[in-house]
Amino acid sequence: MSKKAELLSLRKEILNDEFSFLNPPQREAVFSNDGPLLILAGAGSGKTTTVISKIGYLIRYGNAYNSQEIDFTDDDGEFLKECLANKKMRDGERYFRLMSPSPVDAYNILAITFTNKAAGEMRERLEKQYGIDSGKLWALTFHSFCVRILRRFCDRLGYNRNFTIYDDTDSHRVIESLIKKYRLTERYNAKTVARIISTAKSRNTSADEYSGENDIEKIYRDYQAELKAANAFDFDDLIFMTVRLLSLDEDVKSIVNNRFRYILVDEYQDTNPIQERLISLLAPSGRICVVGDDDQSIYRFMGAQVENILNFEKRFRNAKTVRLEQNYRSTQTILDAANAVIKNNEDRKGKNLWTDAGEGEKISVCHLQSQSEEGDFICRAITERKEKEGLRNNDFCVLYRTNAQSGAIEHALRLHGISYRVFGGLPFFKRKEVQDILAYMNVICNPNDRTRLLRIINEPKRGIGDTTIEKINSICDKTGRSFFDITAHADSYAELQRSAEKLKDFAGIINELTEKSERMRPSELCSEIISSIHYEYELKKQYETNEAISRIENVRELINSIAGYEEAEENPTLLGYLEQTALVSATDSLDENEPAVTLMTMHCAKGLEFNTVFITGFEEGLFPSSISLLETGGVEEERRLCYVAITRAKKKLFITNVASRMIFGSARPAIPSRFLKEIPEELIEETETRRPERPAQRRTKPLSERPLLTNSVTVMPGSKAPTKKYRTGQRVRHKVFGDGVITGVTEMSSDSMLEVEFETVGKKKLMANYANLKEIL
DNA sequence: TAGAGAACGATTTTT
DNA sequence: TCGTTCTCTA
Repeated sequence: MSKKAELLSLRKEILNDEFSFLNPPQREAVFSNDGPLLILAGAGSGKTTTVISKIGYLIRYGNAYNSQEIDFTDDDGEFLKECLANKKMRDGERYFRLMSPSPVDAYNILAITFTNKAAGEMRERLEKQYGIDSGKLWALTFHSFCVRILRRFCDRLGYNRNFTIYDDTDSHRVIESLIKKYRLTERYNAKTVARIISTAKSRNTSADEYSGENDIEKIYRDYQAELKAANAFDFDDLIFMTVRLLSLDEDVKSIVNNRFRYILVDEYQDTNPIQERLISLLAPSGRICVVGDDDQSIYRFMGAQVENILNFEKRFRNAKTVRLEQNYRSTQTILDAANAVIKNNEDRKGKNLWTDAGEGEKISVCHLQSQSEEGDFICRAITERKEKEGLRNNDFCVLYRTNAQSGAIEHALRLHGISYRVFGGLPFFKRKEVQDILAYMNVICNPNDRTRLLRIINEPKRGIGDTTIEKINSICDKTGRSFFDITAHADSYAELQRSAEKLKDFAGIINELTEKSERMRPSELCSEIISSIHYEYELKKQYETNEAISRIENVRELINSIAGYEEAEENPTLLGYLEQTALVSATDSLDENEPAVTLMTMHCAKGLEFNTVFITGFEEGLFPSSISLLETGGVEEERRLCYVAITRAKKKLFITNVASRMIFGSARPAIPSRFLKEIPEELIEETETRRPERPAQRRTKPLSERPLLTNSVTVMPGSKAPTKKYRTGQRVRHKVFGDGVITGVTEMSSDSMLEVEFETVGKKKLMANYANLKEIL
């Protein structure tokens, strides 16, 4: 063996040792960087660890494992041998000269995920384990990556860089008004049209290129024109426009390609065609690594194409595939069940999960009579396992197919006094009162944002109705002036005589706030908005006490949320905050340590794990859903969902179904899900059997048991569950308002309202649960 | 223009 | 059943 070959092989040995905490396929995935790489990562197979290690390897060692390049002198062999024997030697200039001929700069790596949570975790782990600066290495979601590109280059598409982002509620509003404008309400609803437009964009089809029904073509074009005029992008546009930019503007493309030399994409099975297109444009070099699991593709209804992962090797030439099949999460029993179920699908790459963790407990399947029994059973099982296994509430998760199922389970948990939190439902940032205030903030940033302007022009009620708005719209069309401009000068238009005063008042409020926004922190501006429109007073007027309290809490929580943003961000701006809120989701806020049982849909649970998992409503028509039975490939998609649900469990899985389920108010008989038969009998123990048939009872919940507001128990970002006891005279510290003394405590339904006299900002009212006050001396 | 009552329609939702 | 949107009337 030549000297060089010897050194290269020593180098490999050292690298294998450096990454010996990984299993062989994981290491192969880390070391393979010569061309496109597909990592097929089964549930719980250490996917994130592998990706993090890969990035760490690239930055520390470049592609050294497969590189022939080595700069050595005579006695380097001895040195490497010492390094192999002694970990402490692996540092310093000489070591890296031999071990890392061409390291990759963090600046040249781009890691893309779907959720903020995943991106955040990645940034955190890179920072912690490899000291990688998250300002240098972009680990972002598809959408936030595109926002960054667009903020820099969107002027080339004719947009202004302070654009706002429309969520689907905003899109709906625009589409709805267009449907009304063309008098098509009989034929279309906004939801369907929004879906069609979204699908078109996800297929890289612009409004001009789109061909379909005339009316839809018209609406799509107008919708796009409206967004452009409002200087806004919808979610699909963020990606669609970035793709346009990269494919049409060579200059931008080369800037972007020059920066990002290595691309990593997580959850590749969930990409849609336009995202795949984006990835191709980003990785012309072929230095791309995608990670995913075709068996966990559960977002087809959102446009995801499993084909992207199935055809990866065709799409990217010379691609290599590595399978991660060793599972570090679950027992063999749980994995056997998951494998057995997913085996019934045809369109898949094929994988078989295994573990050396041992067989574990059997899967408990329980047939129950009604939903209330189902809930009751879950509570008893939780209590029993808490006692026997020493588990805590946060070790448990209850999964269901539809959000509507949560009610009965919540009811049971309340009766048993088990604390819980529900994910999904209406997320915090989608709530009406929160959206209203955010709309004010959006308008202040971007007065062209007509959709938000329309939302707040009569919110709270100012006596500005549809007729007035119609009139302003037609003046817009005639004069070409902006909606806000006309509102502000309403008295110059004869047709607006009657409402001119009200319109000018409104414009005055906005102008004043806009002016203030220049010298106020976003959180201050937010409370300024709330007080200048007397919003809390309006809420009290509009809703009954409990609901008004809850909505006021939400509005105040919004201020807290902004304050939190200001604290976390080096350079907080209003626009930055709005961008963040536009791109957050419910599960982003999951705090694993909070002592509560988790309730969520199976979709929401992807990527999470719990000691004990309950899969409820295992019934035909519900799971698989009756609608899925009609769609081609629908059952396969549901089966993948089942696979995802089963593999969330680490130690113990419960599956429940009922004989009679309330659907839309009436009790309907249910039969066990077909997926149950796909789980081998020897993995199952049936712990409870159905009682003899008896007529379904009508239950009307007493008022006191009903939740005050739907989702009132949903844990919101930043909030902390346990209510601390506060008393007057106590000194406290608030992260924005500073130090103060409690001057009043008013107990409310589930929280208490505190009056605090702050040293610097004076008297404030805060909700105890959300204010996050620290006790001080 | 606002509010009350009728009619409708209803999986899943990373951003 | 329940929550949102539509339509009518004061």
